[in-house]
Amino acid sequence: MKEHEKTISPKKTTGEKSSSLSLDFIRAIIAQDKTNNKHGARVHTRFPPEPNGYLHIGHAKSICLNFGIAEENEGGLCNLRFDDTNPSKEDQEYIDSILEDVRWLGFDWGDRLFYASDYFEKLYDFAVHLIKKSRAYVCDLSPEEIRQYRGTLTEPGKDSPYRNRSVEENIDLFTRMRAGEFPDGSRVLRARIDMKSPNINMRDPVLYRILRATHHRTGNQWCIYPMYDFTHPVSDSLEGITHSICTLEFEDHRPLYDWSLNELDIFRSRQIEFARLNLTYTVMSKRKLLDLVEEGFVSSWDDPRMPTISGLRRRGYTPEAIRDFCDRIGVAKNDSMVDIALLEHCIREDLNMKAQRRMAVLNPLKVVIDNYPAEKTEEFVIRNHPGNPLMGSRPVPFSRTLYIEQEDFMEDPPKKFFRLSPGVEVRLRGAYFITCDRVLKDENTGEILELHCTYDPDTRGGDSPDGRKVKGTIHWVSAPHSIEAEVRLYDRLFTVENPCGEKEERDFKTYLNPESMDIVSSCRIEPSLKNAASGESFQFERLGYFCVDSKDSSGEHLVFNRTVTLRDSWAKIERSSEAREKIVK
RNA sequence: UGGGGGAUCGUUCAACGGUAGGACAGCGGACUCUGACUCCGUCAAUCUAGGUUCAAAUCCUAGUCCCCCAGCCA
Repeated sequence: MKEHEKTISPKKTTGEKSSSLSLDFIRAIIAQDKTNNKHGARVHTRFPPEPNGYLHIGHAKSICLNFGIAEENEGGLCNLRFDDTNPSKEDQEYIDSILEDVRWLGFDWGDRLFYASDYFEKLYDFAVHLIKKSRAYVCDLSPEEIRQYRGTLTEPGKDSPYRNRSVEENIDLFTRMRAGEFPDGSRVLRARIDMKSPNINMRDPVLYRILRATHHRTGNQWCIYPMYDFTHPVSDSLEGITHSICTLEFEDHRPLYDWSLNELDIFRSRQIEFARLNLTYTVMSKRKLLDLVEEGFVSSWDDPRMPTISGLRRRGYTPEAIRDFCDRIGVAKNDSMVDIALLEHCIREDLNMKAQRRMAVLNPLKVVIDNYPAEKTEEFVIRNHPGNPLMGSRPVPFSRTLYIEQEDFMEDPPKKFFRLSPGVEVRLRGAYFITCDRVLKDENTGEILELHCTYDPDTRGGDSPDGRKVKGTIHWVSAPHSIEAEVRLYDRLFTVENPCGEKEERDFKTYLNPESMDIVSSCRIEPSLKNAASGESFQFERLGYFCVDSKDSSGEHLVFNRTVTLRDSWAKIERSSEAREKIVK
C-alpha cells in the first residue's frame, strides 16, 4: 500500500447513545416509571400519524423517539396507528407512503399496525357510556353559536341551552345522528365538563360531528366521526399504551385526555409532550408542504428539495444519517430551530464512509495533451475509496483528449489558487502531472475553448520519481470514453432561516430560493458510472455526494441528484476575499 | 388583559446545591494524490433584579421576553 493510501480507522458508530450519559426528560420519566414498577414496568409507545400528508423529518424525530424507546427497553413495543378520524382530508396514498417511510427508516411495528377507524364501534359505545353518566350531550347549536357560547381567552363561556337534556333524549338523538337522520353540521355530541374553565379545551368540547364523507377504510358505514380529543386517549388506552408521546401544542389537551380516561375508567395511558423539530431554511408543516406541492413550487412530495422523508430519500439521504441526526438533536421542551448544517454533517459523515468515489465533470473544459500519442489509450486502476481497500478499485480510461472542470482553470489566478493555470503543473488525479502551455480562446467573445497541455510520462499513476511536488490535484475524464449525464444541483429551499417567522409578515412562499435547483445537462462522467443502480450514492471527487435519481434516471439518460456538497474551504477563501474587496471599494 | 409551557455559547442538548460540558457552526493550524477525510488548537453562554447558602444555572421572591390555546382539524 502506498503512503497516501492509508486506511481510515473505523469511526465511532453513528447513532450510538453511549455518549449521552444523561437521559432526556422523557426517557427519565420512563426509567422512573420502570423502577416504580408502574404498569408492571411495561413500556409501550405508539407513533400516530394522520394520513393526510407525507411524513417529514419532524416526524422522523417522533418516530425515532417512539420506536427508539421501545427498542431500548427490554420487551418494549411501539405501535403504528393511523389517526384516521377525518375522512375529508385523508387518503390511502398517504397511508402507503407513511408505511414505506417508517419501514425505510428502519423500524418495525411487527403485527401492531392499527387504525383509529378500527375502534369506531368501541368509540361509539364509550360515547354512549358518557351520555348515560350525564357526561355528554347532544347539542343543536350551530358552529357559529358554539363559538359564541365558548367565550374567549379572557371571558368564560356560557352553557348551551341543550346542556341539560335527559339521558333518554340524548341517547335517542345520538342514535339518530348515527342513523343519518340529521344533516351535516346540524348537531354534535359534546362532553359535559365546564363552560367556565380557564382552559378552553375543557369548555364542553365536541366529541362527535356529523360528516358525510367516504372514509378510505370504512367507506360509507359512518356519517358521524369522533374528534381527536376523544379518539386519541381511548385508542391509546385500548392498545395499552403506557407513554403517549406527542408535541407541545397538545399540552393544553392533556386535562381532557386524562378526563376521558378517568370518566370511562379505562387503562390510564400517560401523555408526555416534547418540542417539535424546526429546521432552518425549510418549512415543516404538512399544510405548507402541501401548498408547495399543489401550487407547483416543487414537483411532488418527494421532490429532493422537500424535507419529507421521501424527498430526503430521493435526494440521497440514508436512514442511518437521519437516525443519527435525530439522536443528536435531543429531546426537550424548548421551542428550537435546528441548523440544517447539522443534518448535512450527518449525511456527509455517513456517505464519506459508504460512498464509492468517482470522477465527474460538471462543466467540461476540453484539454488536449499535445505530447500524448493520438491513438493511445490506457487504463488507470483507481481505488473506489481512498481509505478503504475493501471497497475495491475500477479501471478508468485515459487518452489524449480530456475534460476538466471549468472552475479548475484560471488564466490569471489569484494568490492561493492551486489549480491549473498557464505554466503551472498540477496532478490529474490518479494519472499524470500536466502543465498548461496554451489557451485557445474564441476571438470574438474571449471565451476559453480549450487548453493545450503537456504531460510528464514519468509521473504515471500520479507520483513523480524525482519527488517533485504539485500544489493541486484535479479531477478529469477521458473525453472519448466519458458518458453524458444530467446532474441536478440542489440548494436550500428558502433564502431565509425561518420563512414563517420573518419580521415583515410576507407569505412564506415569497422566500423560496430561486436557485434551489440548478440543472446541469451536459456533464461528462467516467464510464464506470454507466451501470449505477437506481438510488445508488457516489462521491464525485472534489464536488460532493450524488445519487442516481430514482424517478427520472434511465440507461439512456442518466440523472444524478446532488445530495450535499463536500465541505469547501476554497469557497470560503473566495468568499472572504470577495468580502475584503467590497470593503476596499 | 384567562390558561398552559419555555428561557444555558451563534445553534442545539447536558449539568438535578459543589470545576458550566458535548455536538454542529465559526476561527487558526497540521496532514493530504479529493482545498475532502482525519488530527490539533481556539472563540463562545446561565433572561433581569433581589434573597437563602460556605457555595446557586439549580432553591425562594418579584419582574422581563418567547411559544401554544377561542376548528364540528390533528
